[in-house]
Amino acid sequence: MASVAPSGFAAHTSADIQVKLLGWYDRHARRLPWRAPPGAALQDPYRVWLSEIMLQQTTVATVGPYYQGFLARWPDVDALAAAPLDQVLTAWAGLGYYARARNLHRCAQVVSEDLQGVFPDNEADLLKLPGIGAYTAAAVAAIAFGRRAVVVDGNVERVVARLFAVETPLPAAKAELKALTDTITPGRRAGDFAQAMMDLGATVCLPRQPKCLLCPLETHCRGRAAGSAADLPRRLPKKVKPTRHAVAFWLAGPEGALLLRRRPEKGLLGGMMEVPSTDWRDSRWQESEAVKAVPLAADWQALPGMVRHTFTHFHFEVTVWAAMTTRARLPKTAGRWVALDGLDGEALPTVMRKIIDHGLKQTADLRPASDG
DNA sequence: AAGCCGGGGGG
DNA sequence: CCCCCAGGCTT
Repeated sequence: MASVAPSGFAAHTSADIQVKLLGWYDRHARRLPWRAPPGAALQDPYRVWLSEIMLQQTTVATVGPYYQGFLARWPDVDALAAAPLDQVLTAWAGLGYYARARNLHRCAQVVSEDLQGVFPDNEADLLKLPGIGAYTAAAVAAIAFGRRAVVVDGNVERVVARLFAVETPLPAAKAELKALTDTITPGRRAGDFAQAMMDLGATVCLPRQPKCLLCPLETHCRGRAAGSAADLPRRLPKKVKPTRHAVAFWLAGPEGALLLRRRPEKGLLGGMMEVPSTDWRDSRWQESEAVKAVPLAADWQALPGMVRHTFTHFHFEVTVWAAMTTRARLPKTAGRWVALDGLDGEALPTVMRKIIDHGLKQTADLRPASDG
């Protein structure tokens, strides 16, 4: 007698899920820049790895231009390993989670220098590399090397939580969801299966309004049967984000150049460039306090308005002060001058671009039709 | 196990 | 506007 596994599906049901999902993938797979055409040979591991690092916590639409830019500039792992870190950070600017870019560069150097430019072809060895965790190791092993690996990202967690009607809230449910994904992962075409699950999550099994009528797995979905699909996966209540405050100093120097400085290597926006500012703290800054933090004595003016930006775990409110100076010489620690038309060549995260844009707009308003 | 890390898109 | 999404590293 065949017995049904205590959790998961009977073997014949898993086989049917694989057939239906892979059939759906053959018809509906998204054509993405880093993806080999259906039926083609396996994709270049460098391209799979690069795309998977970029896709961590980041949508396909956002990644697209960054991936194309990296690939054009650094076509293989040796080229990327040879690049200066600052150029990698500059190319990464705007994509967020900047530790990914530092780990990407370190990983390229390990592969290029210690592994003769050849990526490990198995999950366990991939897992040892910087920036490669459980998800990415499994994804690269399956997609680039055709290995059977259990690939679980946020999309897969959602699909599986619904398919099996898992009521355990995330993140506690992670181990259970991975074990359930294992029960439906095929021995062959594991890479296609993983990409099919992620495509399904991105285009059909949507977070808020799943398109169950278009889903190839609808007849197998316990969440659909129970009417709870749209409410899964359950999550623990989110924490409230505090607000931090700072005053940023927008200093125009000789020939209109802007004063920028580099942030410390570790921590928030590590290694990226910034507009000099006070500390970022929980309470607002009084003028009398902020003035002690200016990078240079000058006629500082508080600009109208404010820049708001939200990070992963806090809101950020920045008041911008502007001044001009004719002194080109700066204290060593103050930073360096950057021409306005050279800003694209700097490793500037989005919040700093917002601050610079605010300064440009408000100072132009203060001095209309004049060179100041 | 929990906290630290950006940014974009949709309702 | 607020709400939601989503891996790896560190402690």
